[in-house]
Amino acid sequence: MAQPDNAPDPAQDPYYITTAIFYPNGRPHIGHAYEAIAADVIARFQRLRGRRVRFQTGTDEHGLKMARKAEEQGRTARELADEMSGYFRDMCDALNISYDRFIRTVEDDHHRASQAIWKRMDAAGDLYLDRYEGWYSVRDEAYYDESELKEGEGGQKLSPQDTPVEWTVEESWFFRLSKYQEPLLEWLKTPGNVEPASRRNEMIAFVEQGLRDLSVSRTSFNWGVKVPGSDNHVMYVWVDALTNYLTGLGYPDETEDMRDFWPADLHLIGKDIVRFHTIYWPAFLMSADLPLPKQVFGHGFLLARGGEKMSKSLGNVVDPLELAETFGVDTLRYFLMREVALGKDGSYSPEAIVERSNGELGNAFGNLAQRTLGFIAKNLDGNLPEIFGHTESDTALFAAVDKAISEDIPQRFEELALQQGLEAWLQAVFACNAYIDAEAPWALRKTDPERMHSVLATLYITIAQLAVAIQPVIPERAGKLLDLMGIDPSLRTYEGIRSHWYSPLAESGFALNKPTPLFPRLELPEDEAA
RNA sequence: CGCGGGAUGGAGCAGUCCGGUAGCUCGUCAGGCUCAUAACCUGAAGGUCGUUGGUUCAAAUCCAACUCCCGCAACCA
Repeated sequence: MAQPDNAPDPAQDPYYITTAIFYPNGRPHIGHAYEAIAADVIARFQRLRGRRVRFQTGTDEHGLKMARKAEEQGRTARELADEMSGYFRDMCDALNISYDRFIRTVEDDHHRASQAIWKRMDAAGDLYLDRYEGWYSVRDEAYYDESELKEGEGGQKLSPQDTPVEWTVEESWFFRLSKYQEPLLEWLKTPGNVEPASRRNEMIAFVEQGLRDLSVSRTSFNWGVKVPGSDNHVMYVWVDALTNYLTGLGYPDETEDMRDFWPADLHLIGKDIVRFHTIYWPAFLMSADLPLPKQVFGHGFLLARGGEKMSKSLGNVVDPLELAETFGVDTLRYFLMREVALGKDGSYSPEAIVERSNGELGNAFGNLAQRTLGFIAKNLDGNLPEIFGHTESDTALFAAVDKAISEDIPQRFEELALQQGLEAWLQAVFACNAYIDAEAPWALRKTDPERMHSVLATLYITIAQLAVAIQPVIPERAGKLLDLMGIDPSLRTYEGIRSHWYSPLAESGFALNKPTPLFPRLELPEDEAA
């Protein structure tokens, strides 16, 4: 596998992508699904480009909230964690998330990695024991300054998030975050490290206000990773949670994965945890003398149509698995990537999903495949059409589709403008529909059979190319179509499908079976009450 | 002075970082086609890009001020 010579093999170029690990104190919701799907699309895209991809997701199971919840339910934290984590893994599997590892922070190797990075930070002189007292919010798992507090009903002190706070005194380990202020600023200010720019600017402003040292251990509960040498302390959840990105590569051992995949190419996370990933995490890594991730991207949130946040009381919380069941996994994936710009908030509704699915997947792409392949199956007995030379309109279509799959789509996907990449794809689909209308093979059948053959062959090739290009987003249906069309798996990459595969396939005696609609028309579910 | 998001043709959204013919989907209207999933194609109407002022040869895009809308309860990306 490894190339012994110095020339880097682009096909081996490693790419490491992670989602945040999910905090499983509730069931997965559409937001979790959104992040997992977006990361999966990127991972699959990079694989199609020929890169060696490592993709990690998982659950972050420690912390006081989990401990308390388990207590309320009268069982152990581990029991609760096992159950809840399972829901997230089930979600990933159901949504076709192609993770290489689903990590759980309760796993032994993760504890080992967390303790190892702790020791490195300690060895760097960045940890010290002190006493922490202040107003602590259990719900936020954060201390607040007196000046930040608000007065609630009955004189109850509330955090800025209106959660109750308690005066808490505990012995705590501190991390010298303040020491890294300048290097952090330099890193933050380099475009590309933190995206989108709006998030980057927020973080720069935050650091410029001045950083205080960070309390990184707790003694008030024990559901977490033990601090080395201080058995009554467990690590602050974020210390252990962030370390998961290293655990999955075998840290602290000097593994091949560590060498090949660290630093990560992309941490894809929600906009609410950008601070942890672009200030704390880089500081920890600097302290441990490890390279910083190449990019942290904070995606937006999904809101119910109308801009409302999802909430149980509003009755608009949706189980992603229910959505997938109702509309189909690929349809849901396509909708989320197409409807919402990755760096911004977006909204969804059953109506919008149905509209996108019927209009773009069904009418535009699915129907294009159906009318073309159906025509071949019916009129040529499934034998692939011959090419009797190409006209200018053929060349123009080839050029348009080729530009889409070799330039527009890959470039947009590369810069995480997934929505715009899909728009480019859709435009290429439209071009094919315009072409088939202009060429009218159904008329040529009587007047010019040879030309009809050429037209159908042109469409066959471009449809296969479009199917390959859309694989990252709708892997199951695209794969099904490519199977039907007899496209060898080795050709299903952005480069492979541009090669000269058609004539060999046509001459191989391959016969096309009668197609069935790829994306059957959806009706809006009548019963919306859940 | 709490934090943040948004305001672009009828609806939903790109574009704003790196100023230079305002783009996409849906809808509407008028044609075409009839191979196909009541699908497809062509053309048209429809926007002074929230307001005001500034910078500039040039602003949706940069700067300043302002108006309005939304999220910050549980769950939480």
